Amino acid sequence: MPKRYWLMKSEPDAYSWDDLVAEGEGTWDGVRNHRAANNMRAMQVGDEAFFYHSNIGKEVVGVISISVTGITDPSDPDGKWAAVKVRPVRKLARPVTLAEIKADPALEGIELVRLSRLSVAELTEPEWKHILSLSDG
DNA sequence: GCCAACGTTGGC
DNA sequence: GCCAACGTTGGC
Repeated sequence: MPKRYWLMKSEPDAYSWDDLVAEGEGTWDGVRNHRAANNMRAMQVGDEAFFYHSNIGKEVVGVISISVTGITDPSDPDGKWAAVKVRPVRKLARPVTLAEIKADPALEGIELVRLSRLSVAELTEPEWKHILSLSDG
């Protein structure tokens, strides 16, 4: 299974990049959308994801890697929803804003924009590399 | 099984 | 603060 690429949203008020770095490893729980949950179920250990700050910032701030897959959401009393654990890899040299992503023809059709309410989205490899290039120059 | 009402998310 | 998109709920 080749590596896949994801984008995971969090409101920094609730859980920010700095919170994850402080923890070292974080459980990505509280997802209550089937499409987002299915994306988490499809994740493999070692897949990489962008950490995106929604609402405040509206920008991709860092790269994380999936460290544990296939766990049930500890915040779900019924134990039906999926969760994963993630670790920070590196902060981006420069955050990439939603406005930049929307304005870039190379990122037309990206799930982040097309399905704006999806909290766990998949990126194609070209989309992933393009966003990295926007940050790193 | 349809659809209106309502709640939530997230951008503006 | 508003609104669009989308999911869920409940009446019929």
